[in-house]
Amino acid sequence: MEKEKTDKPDKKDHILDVAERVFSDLGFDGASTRLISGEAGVNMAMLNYYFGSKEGLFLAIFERKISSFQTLLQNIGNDETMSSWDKLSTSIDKYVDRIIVNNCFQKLINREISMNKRWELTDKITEILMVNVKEIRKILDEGIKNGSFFADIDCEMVIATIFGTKNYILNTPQLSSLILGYDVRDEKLMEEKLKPRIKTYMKRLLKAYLMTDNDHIKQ
Amino acid sequence: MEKEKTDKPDKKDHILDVAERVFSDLGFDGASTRLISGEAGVNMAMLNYYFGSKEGLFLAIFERKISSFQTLLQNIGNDETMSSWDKLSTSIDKYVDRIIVNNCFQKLINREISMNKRWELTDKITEILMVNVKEIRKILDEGIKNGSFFADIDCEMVIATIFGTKNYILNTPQLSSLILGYDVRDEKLMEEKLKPRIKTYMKRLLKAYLMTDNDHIKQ
DNA sequence: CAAAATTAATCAAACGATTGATTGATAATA
DNA sequence: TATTATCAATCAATCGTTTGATTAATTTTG
Repeated sequence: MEKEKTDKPDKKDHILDVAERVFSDLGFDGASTRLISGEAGVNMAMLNYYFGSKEGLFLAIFERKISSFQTLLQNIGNDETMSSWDKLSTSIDKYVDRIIVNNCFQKLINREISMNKRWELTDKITEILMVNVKEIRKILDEGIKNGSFFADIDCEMVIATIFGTKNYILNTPQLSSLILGYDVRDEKLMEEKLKPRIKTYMKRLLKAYLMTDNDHIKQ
Repeated sequence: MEKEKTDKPDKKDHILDVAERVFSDLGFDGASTRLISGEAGVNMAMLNYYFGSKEGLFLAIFERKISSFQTLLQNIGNDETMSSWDKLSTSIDKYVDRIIVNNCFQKLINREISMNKRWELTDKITEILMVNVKEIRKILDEGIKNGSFFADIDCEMVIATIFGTKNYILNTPQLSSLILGYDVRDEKLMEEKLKPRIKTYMKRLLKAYLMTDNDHIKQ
């Protein structure tokens, strides 16, 4: 009634957009179907009509994102023209660009995977995230094999650092805003200051660990 | 009736122990007072009798932990006999030892601080966590000033890495168990394998970033 | 010290409110 | 007309909380 153009094809998408934000703000149990439908401007019964149940709506949010996640880092690892370091560097760039866009969905993922219930969903999330993990792992393993990276590095912990550092900043915005000195929730600041900062830092950090001879310690 | 010794003084503590675990497993909204009281083996009304409300119980869990957190890293930064690196290294050791013990409480903190509600509690959590953040920051700043660490390091991001890497492993046990190759929820494995591994890795990672001359890059 | 009075602790039962879900009627669309 | 979409109203279930009664523990009193 309010919209004048086609609002049919993206009505379900609109509900999913709203639900994604509300769920990420309040959690699955904290977000009521009444609130979601209210914020989305649709009748409450529409949620069950479209998605069957509250859990169905929740799952639909994840289903919608799966495909885009699976192709995030693809083909970088298979590029024969790039050095191992360039592959890792490019992966970090793409990853940082990506996850900041999907900010509230990432919060959703991390909160859900830390829960001891809804195991089915946890398994699915784990499966999705493992795709990117394996891609990074492949690059690190290759770098070790061809001598680009040290042989005695802790690959798995490096992965934890890459994903963990980013998650820490995005999942605790109130704390990290205090630490970093500016509001990491501000979209403009995030784009202009936070993203390049994370990229620069992560590359220097990893380069120092993976490629710098530790015999040359400063003091 | 069952216990033969004094079970009076730790009855509230017992409820807090159970509530801490249930909340960390199911979240604040997902954990019902009926379930908590049931698991604790007390009447439901006891929760309100002791803690006033469900939120009061929730807050009591945090209140109980505050003091132990505030003293975690104290006095390390003020030790004149230690080098900046030794201070940082010791802090990491103590921090890793600590947070793994308080595993499920950490999950509780990270889930709650990522929510966009219960601002009062979020503020309190932020305040608690900032104590440790500032302590680490002090060590890093001092290290820069006395030339132990490079002057152009990104202190705030280093903090995000220290806390983020650890949180990533502990908050996503299902995923990180898959990555690391063993069950990080297993107490014995955590003590014998995970803790020393995190310590060793974090120290080498940070040493490389903070203290290694980047002009000597391997290739 | 013992009886009485007072306070604290515990419980089953029920409260009103809210939850997710469903209904049957109505409107829109094809 | 047949199908789909939308709605207000309502469902049973569960939520956190409160109540009033009962027991246990403690304190006061004679």
